[in-house]
Amino acid sequence: MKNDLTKYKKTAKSVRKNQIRIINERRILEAAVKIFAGYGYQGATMRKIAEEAGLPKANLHYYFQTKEQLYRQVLDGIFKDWLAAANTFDECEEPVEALRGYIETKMDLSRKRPLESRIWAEEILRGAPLIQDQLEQTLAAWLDTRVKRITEWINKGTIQTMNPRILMYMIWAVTQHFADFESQIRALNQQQNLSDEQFAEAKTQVVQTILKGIGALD
Amino acid sequence: MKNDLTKYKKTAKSVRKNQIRIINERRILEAAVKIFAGYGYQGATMRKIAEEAGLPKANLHYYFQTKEQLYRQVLDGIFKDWLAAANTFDECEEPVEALRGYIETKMDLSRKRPLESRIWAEEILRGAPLIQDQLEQTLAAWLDTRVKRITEWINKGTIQTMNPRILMYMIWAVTQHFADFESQIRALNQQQNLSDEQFAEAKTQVVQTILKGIGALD
DNA sequence: ATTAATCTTGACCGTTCGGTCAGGTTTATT
DNA sequence: AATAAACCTGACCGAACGGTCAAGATTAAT
Repeated sequence: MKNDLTKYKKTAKSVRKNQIRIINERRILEAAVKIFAGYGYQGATMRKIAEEAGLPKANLHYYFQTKEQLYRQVLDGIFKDWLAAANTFDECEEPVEALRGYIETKMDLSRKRPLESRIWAEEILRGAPLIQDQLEQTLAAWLDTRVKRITEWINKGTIQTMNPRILMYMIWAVTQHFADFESQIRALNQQQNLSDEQFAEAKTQVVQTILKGIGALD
Repeated sequence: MKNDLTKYKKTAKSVRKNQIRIINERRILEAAVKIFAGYGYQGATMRKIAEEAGLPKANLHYYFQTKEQLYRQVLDGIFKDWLAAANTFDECEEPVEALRGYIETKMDLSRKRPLESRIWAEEILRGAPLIQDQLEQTLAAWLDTRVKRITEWINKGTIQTMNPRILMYMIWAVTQHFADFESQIRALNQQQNLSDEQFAEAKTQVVQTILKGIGALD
């Protein structure tokens, strides 16, 4: 009897996860992204997240047992988006389109969701205490396949000889910079965030510089 | 009499600031750099810094009244080093030497003192709550003069037409990346930090890509 | 040798942190 | 209508935080 009840419960739950749970988990996760991005992991408090979400603090612990578990779920979401940005890279044959597409997609992601970019950056800055495994396995494998593609281009002579990994590091560095160092860029731009036009200009120039820099253009 | 004593005291102090004070302040600042870099501003505690410095916590508050004041002094030191790296930029006439020198100096700084780079990055990430003024004034002025030099090169036709600010952002992004994202790079490099050879290769490739990318080479 | 300034430190303080829990309310199942 | 599961939350807890302070130890000036 106890077993039957348990099984029934589980099935019901997995078929249509209670609407309340879905809504509240999302509310909490969205609030958590804002607070973690604004204050860092240590600086963020469950109280602030609860306030941002408009829920009592004890309710957060009902859906996410600990602060660390909540943070892990936030990181998981970011990691998935991050990898998904590589689609254009994989779909295109030639380096110019593939790299242009990837750089533009990553920059757009930085522009559209800077909070996530900053949470990621802070995690890496602190030595990636919670996502080392994902970096060493998933991301390392991801990078390997892209390195192979770039190596093919080099062997074909489409781009000049270089270390593909360093190229990828450069792309990551530049595309993330516009999200992570937004406040520095703002301070150097008459205290204004980059306008859409300025950002589009930056995107074009980054693409041009890198593509030309590796001998894929001109 | 009271005035005389005070004046005497001050003079003695400024002439040869007590050796004990100098030594202890440096010990504390060095420990603070390690702890702030490893845990972030909020994650760092006066207890940890005191332990790292090998001094009782109360002693830290004798030399630096508050945690924030200690942190400010750490930031000040970083800011000065940061600006000093521009010397080669200013000393060279031609873009190839000037930019190569600047990029190499900044990358060497990232390699030699990654902790400072990370503290800076975290401060910017959090919205630069304590150094906005310095960014808006000192750094903005610093950037303006370099922008003018780059503009001259563009007008002479030595490098191609572009937005000089975006070029500087790219250089900052790439050079800082090797310090700030060290743990990510390590995870992607068989769990090993870049060797001296690998780092030298990265330096060369970064310089080549950027210089070629802006039309200063070939 | 005396005195004043500087330095040192264990013990302590109020506050805030992440997390718990009992007991009530709402929702879903029969 | 009854019952069980899921959800909600004010009040509370021990631990750790930044910071204080009084009293003693050390150093420097006369």
